[in-house]
Amino acid sequence: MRDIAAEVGIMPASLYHHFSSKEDLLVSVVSESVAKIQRAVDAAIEDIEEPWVRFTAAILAHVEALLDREGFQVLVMLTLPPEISDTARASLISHRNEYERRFTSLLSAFNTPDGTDQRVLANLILGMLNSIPIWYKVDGGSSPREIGQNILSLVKGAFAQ
Amino acid sequence: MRDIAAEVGIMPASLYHHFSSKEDLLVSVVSESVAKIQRAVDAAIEDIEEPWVRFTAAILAHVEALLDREGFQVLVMLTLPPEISDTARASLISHRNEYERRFTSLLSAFNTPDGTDQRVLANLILGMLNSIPIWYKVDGGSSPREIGQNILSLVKGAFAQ
DNA sequence: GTCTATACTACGATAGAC
DNA sequence: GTCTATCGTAGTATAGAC
Repeated sequence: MRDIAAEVGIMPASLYHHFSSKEDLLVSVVSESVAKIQRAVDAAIEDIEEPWVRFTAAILAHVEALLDREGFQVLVMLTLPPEISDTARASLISHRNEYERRFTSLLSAFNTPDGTDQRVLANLILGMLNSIPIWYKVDGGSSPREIGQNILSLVKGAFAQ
Repeated sequence: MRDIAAEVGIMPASLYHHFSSKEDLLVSVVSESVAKIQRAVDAAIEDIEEPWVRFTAAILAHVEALLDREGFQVLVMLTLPPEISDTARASLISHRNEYERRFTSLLSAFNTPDGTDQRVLANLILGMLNSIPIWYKVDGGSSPREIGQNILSLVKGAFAQ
């Protein structure tokens, strides 16, 4: 809380005018992050009918929103602090599940190979996407668009039409 | 430290007979976790020559070691605590990089599609693998072997021979 | 190798003035 | 909406007996 206050430029106590507790702030951050990505994906796919084009547009929008500066905070989508309360944990997991559900629905238009499970595939792909900030280099590495191309070349095999 | 001591069944102070600090303990946990996966992968591929078979064996061994009970600690491979010291951070990152380097070398036998980068592909695949514990359900969900099948069906597209 | 006891610090949160 | 001041607690770590 002290670090966040310093970043914002106010005293730690002033944070409690905006958030009732540390956990409340965390839940807000995650909610905002997920909502930001969700909005970007929705905007990217709204006019697209063809399933594969729609799916690839969603992936690219997700990656770009994730890496679009100040978007790195979505890393908290990945791991939940173990000491968190049950109510906060339930709230955070529900946000993750809601996004996962929508993402999975993008896959339902495809015939996936025998032995595959669309929910497992969706979780695998989302895990891959959301891990990018861990190794992404802002300067000198691959651009979000180049990373997106690598992702699509990986993913296309499971959804050959 | 109190939680860990309670889990082990000793007093918090007794931990300092085995580790010089909290960070020292963290570095040990990560080192052990990475080494455990590395050993499992090495054992799985040592007698295999054919690149694709070798690569798939490495992926399956990685997933099984990751999910093999008490292996969940490797989750710390993913995100580093922001408050960690520079020396501890450097140590943890070097373990991650060493494993990434070896994993990337398994890809060097393949012709990857135009526009792809083998290091990016390796990072994407590792991010996907190491995210599995986040959504993996011990009871009722897919087994490690089933998850492995889904992974291979995703990955095979980028390395068609 | 584990214990008791404790020092010291960092943290989350509150009260009340402005 | 932000401040100053501070409370209470939990955290990491140390000292020294057994």
